[in-house]
Amino acid sequence: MATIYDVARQAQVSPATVSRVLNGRASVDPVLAARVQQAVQDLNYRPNVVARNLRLSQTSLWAVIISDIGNPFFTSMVRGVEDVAQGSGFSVVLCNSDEDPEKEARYVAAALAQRMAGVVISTSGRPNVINRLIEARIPVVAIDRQLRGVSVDTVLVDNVHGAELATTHLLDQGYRRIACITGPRRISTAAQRLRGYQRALKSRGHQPTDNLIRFADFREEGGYRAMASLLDETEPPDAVFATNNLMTVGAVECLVDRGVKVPAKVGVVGFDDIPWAHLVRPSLTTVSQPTYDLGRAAAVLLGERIANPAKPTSMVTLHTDLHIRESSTRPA
Amino acid sequence: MATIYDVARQAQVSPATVSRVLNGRASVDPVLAARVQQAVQDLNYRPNVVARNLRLSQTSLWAVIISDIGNPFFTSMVRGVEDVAQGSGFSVVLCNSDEDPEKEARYVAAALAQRMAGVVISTSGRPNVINRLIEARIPVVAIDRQLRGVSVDTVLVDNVHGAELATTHLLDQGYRRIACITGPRRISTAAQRLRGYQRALKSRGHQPTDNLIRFADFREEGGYRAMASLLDETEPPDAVFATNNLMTVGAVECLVDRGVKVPAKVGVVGFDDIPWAHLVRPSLTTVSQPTYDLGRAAAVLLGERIANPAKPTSMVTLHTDLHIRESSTRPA
DNA sequence: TTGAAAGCGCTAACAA
DNA sequence: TTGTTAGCGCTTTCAA
Repeated sequence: MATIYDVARQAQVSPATVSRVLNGRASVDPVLAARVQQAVQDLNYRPNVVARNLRLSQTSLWAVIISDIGNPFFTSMVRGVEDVAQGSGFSVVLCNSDEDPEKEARYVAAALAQRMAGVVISTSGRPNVINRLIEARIPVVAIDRQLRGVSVDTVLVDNVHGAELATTHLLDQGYRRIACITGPRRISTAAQRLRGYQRALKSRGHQPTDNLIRFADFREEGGYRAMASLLDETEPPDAVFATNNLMTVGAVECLVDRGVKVPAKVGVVGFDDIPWAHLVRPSLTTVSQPTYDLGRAAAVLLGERIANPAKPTSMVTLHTDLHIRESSTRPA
Repeated sequence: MATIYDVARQAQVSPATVSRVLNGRASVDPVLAARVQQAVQDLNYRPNVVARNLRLSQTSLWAVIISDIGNPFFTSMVRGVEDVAQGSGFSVVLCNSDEDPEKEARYVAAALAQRMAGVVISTSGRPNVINRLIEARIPVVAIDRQLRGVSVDTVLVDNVHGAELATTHLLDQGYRRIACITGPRRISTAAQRLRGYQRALKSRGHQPTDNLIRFADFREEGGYRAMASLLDETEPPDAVFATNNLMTVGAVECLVDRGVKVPAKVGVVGFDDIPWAHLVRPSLTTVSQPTYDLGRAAAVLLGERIANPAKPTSMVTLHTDLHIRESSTRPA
């Protein structure tokens, strides 16, 4: 592949001049500039980004570290990040940690080694991993999940509020024994959505009880098992709020398998949509999040942080909406 | 951040020795090696991959260019690629072309500029874009969709056979006016699945007719519109075979909206699964593909190609299966 | 406005 | 076995 020296030779100018023409950094005699452009064409020259990056001690790569690439929530989010990144000349390396702190640590190490320009992370929960990025002064934006103990730019949704909406809606529909299937305690979204559920119950004079709460893993199977265990209680619930989309699907599968009628016998509300929710029977009531915009917002913050590392960190909170469908509307 | 010189100084050895210790390329006095390891620890040294790549004229990045990150088919495939890449020390840059040849061309240019170690591509159809990669001797593997006119490693499923299975099944169920909603002509999967459909009809003595065939865009809306236009025919179909998952969803939505009973009035079979197919009512009969394994196979081929650029190109074909569910089983 | 030359951090000849 | 040195391809002083 042609180098800048080949172009310089072909155009009969110095490499410095080629660089000036290519980067528009300084004024160049139009005649020389034209010769350079022609040589670039002739040789089909493409600047070597690796060399450029080394020289400038910077790169054009962002790492996006998410916990489950199979979850449409994250793919939509990544798309939001990517569209903004692309527009600012960055490429996105997608890293799937599978909720595994070990894998996450490996990706963080890779981001460090590659001297990535920035990292967007939805953490699997170990805070110390992120500190290495902070220490190395690599710009970081936390997305969807909060980072404990470090001050970084963060993009979240109003988890507590969304969970309150969901739980209050179930109460309004006349459900009384409302269960909650949430995620691992160490993950902020799991904790916040549980808090919203508890707060809604209390504000209506109900006392949340631990045996209607399950800590699962944000996956389909986990939702299924949690639902099964709830149904096996001596006093099983008459409704369930699941704090993410996949666990909602799992819970509904369990109810279908056991022949429990939804919503007549048990009402269901889930946090975050699933695609084709309208084709699923019964259609699912969900707290919907602006997933794509979450990604966009994070990408914008990251871009700003890279441009201005000294700027104070900010936290963006996006809104959630309750979409009422069949799974929670009790026949009168 | 610490450089190899800092480590060398700290360990009181030459940079070359540090490099030898770190890469295990040559034997080093254990005493010196220990000093180096200690210095690496003390300084929290991380090799600069950018510099290493420049020096070696190689990178550890693969680009995976797909046409729709919102399609679970591709996310599963990417996961397969990623798992293998990770195992061989490569990272994956995910590029989403949105079926747009322009965007695809931009990503190819980026892969070229970054001197990516390899590219896995599910092309949106313009062959000349890929030629730039070939000319630059960047290893390429075509996945899911064939590349016309160039000889590259390729991983496909048996599209013609799968389409035949689907169509024959609909005939067996007693459907007679079977329509086909396929993708853009320039995309090999669209053409091959259409061919399978036509072949199945012919082998049973039916003549495929053009007014039961629609060329859509592999998206949900396209499937919806194609189905609507089929229903508006003077002699509408009594069954439909859609050649990808999203168009199948769109077609079913259209049937639901128009109050057309599935499978009683119109039978439906789709190519490729959707997640939660079992929760959708009616559940969808599909030709299922080993999506994750497609990704794995492509990644393995890419790894081999990088290790041995001279090896002859190969084509891997994986099998498809018909999963019969409600949408195509006519009540007797 | 242009060219010469140094250097980003690393690895691999080559010499010792 | 170890150190010295050159150079990957680029950008940016500095001098002309």
